[in-house]
Amino acid sequence: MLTIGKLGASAGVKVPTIRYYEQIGLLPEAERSSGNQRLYGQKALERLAFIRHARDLGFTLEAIRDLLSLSDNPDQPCAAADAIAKAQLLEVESRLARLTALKGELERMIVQCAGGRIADCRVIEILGDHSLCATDHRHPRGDETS
Amino acid sequence: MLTIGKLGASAGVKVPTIRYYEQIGLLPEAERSSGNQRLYGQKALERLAFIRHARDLGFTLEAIRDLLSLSDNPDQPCAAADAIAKAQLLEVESRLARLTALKGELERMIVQCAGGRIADCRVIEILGDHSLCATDHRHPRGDETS
DNA sequence: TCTAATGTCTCTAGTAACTATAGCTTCAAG
DNA sequence: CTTGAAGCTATAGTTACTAGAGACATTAGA
Ligand SMILES: [Zn+2]
Ligand SMILES: [Zn+2]
Ligand SMILES: [Zn+2]
Ligand SMILES: [Zn+2]
Repeated sequence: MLTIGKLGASAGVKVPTIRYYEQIGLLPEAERSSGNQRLYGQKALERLAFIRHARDLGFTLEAIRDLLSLSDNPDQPCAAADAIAKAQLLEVESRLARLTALKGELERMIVQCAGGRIADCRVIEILGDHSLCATDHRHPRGDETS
Repeated sequence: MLTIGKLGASAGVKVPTIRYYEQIGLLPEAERSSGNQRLYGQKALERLAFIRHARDLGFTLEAIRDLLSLSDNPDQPCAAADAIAKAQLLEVESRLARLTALKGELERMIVQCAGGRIADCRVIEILGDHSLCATDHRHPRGDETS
C-alpha cells in the first residue's frame, strides 16, 4: 500500500493533483488508514499512470474519463477508443498547422526589424496591422491557441 | 464615435471581451454617452486591433500589456519589443516540437490498433504504458501543452 | 521516549482569458 | 409610442490544476 506521496512520486503526479482527480471522480475514493490518510494499491497506480500518460499526450480530462470507462470494459469493441485518439490527432494536427503559421509570421516580423526606435519598429507595426502579414493565421474562436 | 458593438464588429472582438479588457486595464476607460453607454474613437479601434492581432499571434495579455506600453513611447529603442517577440517565437517553437512528437505517437498508436476488443486495443495499451512509446514526449510541468 | 521535521488532512481561493447568465436600462426603427 | 435589439452591472462558470492556511499523523533521530 502506497501513501499519496509515494503514489505521486511513482506516477509522476503531484499530490494535490491526485486529490483533485479523486474530487472530480477520475480516481475512485481511496481507502484510508487508521489515521485517515489515503492508501493506494497497484490498480490505483496503473490508473494514475494511464491518466498521466494520456495528459502527456494532450488528451483532456473529459476524453480521459471516457477512455478509462472504456478500458474498464475489456470485451467491448475498441472503435470508440480509437475514435477518441483520432479526434485528438486531428486536434494536434490543427494546432500544428496554426503554430507553423504563427512561427512564420513571428520570424518574418523579427527579421524585418532593423532595431531602431519604437516608431520604426517592424514588430510593433506588424502587430498593429494584420494586412502586413503573409499568411492568414487568425484565430477561430473556441479553438485553443497554445 | 463607435458604440461597443460597432467597435467589436470592426476589430473582430466580442463585446464582453472588450469590457473585460477595460476591466483589467488593457483598454482605458471609455467615454460614456449621456445614457451611460461606452463610446470609442479611432485610437481605441487601433488599440483593440493591435490587441486582437497580438492575441492571434499567441501573445499573452501580459506580453501585450508590455507591448502596448512600449508602443506608447515611440522614441524609445525597440529592443524590448523585439525581445518579447523573440520570446514568443521560442515559445511557439517549443510547442511545435512537442506537438510534433505527440502527433507521431498518436499516429503510431492509431495505426497499430487492429480494431478488435478493448482488451487488445493498442491505443488503450499504449496509453497505459509510456515505455511503448517511440519518443520521450513527456510534459515538463508548468509548460503549456497546447 | 521525546521531539522535530516531514507528510497528510480539509477547505478556500487563485491562475488565463474569456464566456455565460440574470435582470435591468437605453436606443433606434416603424 | 411601442417593441426589439443593444447596452449596462455584477456574478459565476470554464480547464486543469496550484498555492495557501491551519490542524493532525507519521517517522527518524537524539
Ligand atoms: Zn523592433
Ligand atoms: Zn497577421
Ligand atoms: Zn483500438
Ligand atoms: Zn508515451
